[in-house]
Amino acid sequence: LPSFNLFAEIVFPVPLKQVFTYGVSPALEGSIQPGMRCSVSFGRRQTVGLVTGLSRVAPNVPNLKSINSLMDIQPCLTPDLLKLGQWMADYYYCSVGEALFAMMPSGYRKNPKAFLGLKAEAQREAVESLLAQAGALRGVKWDNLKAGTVPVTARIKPLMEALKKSGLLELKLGEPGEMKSREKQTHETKQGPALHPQQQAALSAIEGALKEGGFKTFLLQGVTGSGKTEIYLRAIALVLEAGKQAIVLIPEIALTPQTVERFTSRFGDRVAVLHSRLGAGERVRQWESMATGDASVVVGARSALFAPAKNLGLIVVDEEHESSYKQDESPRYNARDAAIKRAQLVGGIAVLGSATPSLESLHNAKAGKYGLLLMPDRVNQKPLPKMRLVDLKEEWKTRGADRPILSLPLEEAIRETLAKGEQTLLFLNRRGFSTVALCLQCGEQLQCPSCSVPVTFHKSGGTKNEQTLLCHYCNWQGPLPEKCPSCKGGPIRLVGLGTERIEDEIAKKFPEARVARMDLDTTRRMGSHESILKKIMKKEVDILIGTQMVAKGHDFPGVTLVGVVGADTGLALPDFRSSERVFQLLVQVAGRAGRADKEGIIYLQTFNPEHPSIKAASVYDFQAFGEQELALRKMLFYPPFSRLGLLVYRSKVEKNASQAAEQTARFLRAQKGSGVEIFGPAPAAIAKLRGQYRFQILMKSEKPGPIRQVLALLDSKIETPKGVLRVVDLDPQSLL
DNA sequence: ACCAGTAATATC
DNA sequence: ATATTACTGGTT
Repeated sequence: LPSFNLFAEIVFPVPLKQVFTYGVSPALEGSIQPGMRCSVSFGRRQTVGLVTGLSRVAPNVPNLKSINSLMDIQPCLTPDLLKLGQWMADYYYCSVGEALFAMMPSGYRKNPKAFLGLKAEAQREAVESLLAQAGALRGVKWDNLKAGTVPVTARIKPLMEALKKSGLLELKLGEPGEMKSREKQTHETKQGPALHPQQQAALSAIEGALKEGGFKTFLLQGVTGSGKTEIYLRAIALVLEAGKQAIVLIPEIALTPQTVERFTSRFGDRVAVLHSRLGAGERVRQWESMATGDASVVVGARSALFAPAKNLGLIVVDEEHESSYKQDESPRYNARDAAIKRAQLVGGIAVLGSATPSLESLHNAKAGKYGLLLMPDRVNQKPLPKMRLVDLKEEWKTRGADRPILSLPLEEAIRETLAKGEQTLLFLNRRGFSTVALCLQCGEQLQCPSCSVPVTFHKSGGTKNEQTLLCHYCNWQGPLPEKCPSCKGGPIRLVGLGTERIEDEIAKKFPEARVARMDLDTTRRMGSHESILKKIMKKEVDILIGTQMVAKGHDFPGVTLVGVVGADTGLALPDFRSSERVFQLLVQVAGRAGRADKEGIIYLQTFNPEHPSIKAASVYDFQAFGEQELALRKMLFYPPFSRLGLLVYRSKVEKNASQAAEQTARFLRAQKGSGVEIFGPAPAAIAKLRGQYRFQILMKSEKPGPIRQVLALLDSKIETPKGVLRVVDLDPQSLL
């Protein structure tokens, strides 16, 4: 029986809240460090674990295993990331392993990191001794190796290249493309434009905090066109001058070449870029470039927050209100909030930017937790484009049975815009042709067979790009029946608008116009996104119809008219954030009009012209919206005045899910004095999803701590029944 | 007797 | 989460 004098605490990407202890063989004692990956046998599998700690004290476990090999020469996660992982596990109620592995590029989970293929077994000894000298084989066990391969545990690119050239071996597999060096862009670092006074003031505040040193968060609230990005660029420049690194987070949807170009043109090849369309190898390369110092700035979506910057000074979170910063699978972290935590851990600056900040951030700024930087004016000194409300109730009244999709004022505006040779953007946040298929005889709505949602009719789209019924939640597809399947006779009527329907309407009304549609269905194919954008830029499109994805992050210089076909869309959702979302989206989409020198105008078609959120949005009155919404949230004890935790119980058997939720709610309610209010259980807004029934419990508390405590108590007393899956979501982004 | 499909079980 | 084993229930 082997005995060890050093033991490693190791975590895995599994939802188990235990830390596992392995023996460290004498050969590894000198090199092992927290933050290194290792290859170990775990349960019945051989897998990758992460060392989180070391101890001289022998654990009291019956059959201790030992580490097979180390996969890193240097820790792949920095000390602050290790701490951030602990915080995430604690805060979001997940395992440390889930949190830490979520930080790494997916290629890092695979075991082993790379193989070198020997050309001849006889050369093994020579190659091994070379690699051993380089420290690349430290602690590698040879038992379960395929003949002719050598597992390489570390980043030793130059050596591997040299070996390959020598003809001794060839690179066989591992992380694809890793051997390519990071592409170097040629660049001229451009000087930024001169700052106007509001920008100057904002930058000075950030500069002051940088000089002072230490942790600080700013909320940069600036209207569309106020030059927020220039502030980011200047702040980054200051950080780089100080020899530090910066992280810039952008919502995935805005991570277009246009946006990235602003950073690369200023900082050239010091910029690493991380986005969802990168391959595994390229992602690893970009990620590692922050660790080696090849890059000093990383621009990316949510997970770019975890770039292994060794000398981090600044984190920018652009469009901080965006819900896409919240990960919708475990670990369910919000990258904006985790960014603030990371800035705190490294004693750096966090800058949250938005034209329409979240109420959480607004509240924190008002409370003095964040420095508030306001930029209410546009750089070009022009007023924001006017928004005009069109009351669809009136429109429908006067035009009778017509029930027009486009109101007369909007139609007229489109005609004028076409005549002037300018571009129109029509926005509706629903894809497909119709939103509901209804039986005219029995009134039945056609539903998805495995979800409790109506199916959308698509004229094109689907897998074969043919007409189909589609479930937007599980992607189920089926034919449109001639007769109602429920009453076996009634004719089916397609009700409700989607972007395809608008496309039809425009073709009828403006047959001469060149039309493009941009939504999930037209951009699914690689590169089609870019090709549509290019057409718009080249003025080969007169009218662009789109969903959310046209509302965010794009700069369409030729667009002077924006028509919001249904400004109320989303307002009726049973979610406490629905009016916040609508407000933000309307202001956002309005920002697409008249960005260049020509003036723009926005038409908002609505059935609720008196709705406070729509009214406030129509005059860009964030102040009014914020105050009215904060008052409401305070009254209802919703965030930012409370913290929420959502428990979802899912099961294929409805009773199992509902009973598990009932039992939990009973237990939670019985914990008097816990400081947590319990609501529910209730069926989720989408009661059945992908064949699973869902029941929810909502927890409210003044501070986040009590929710975690009561959950821990729950877990120590009650086990989730078999066949039921429980999801815990802290600071949920949506209660649906 | 046998196989696929599903539930149960443990993970240093 | 995941790999493996145990257990169904229905067929050859």
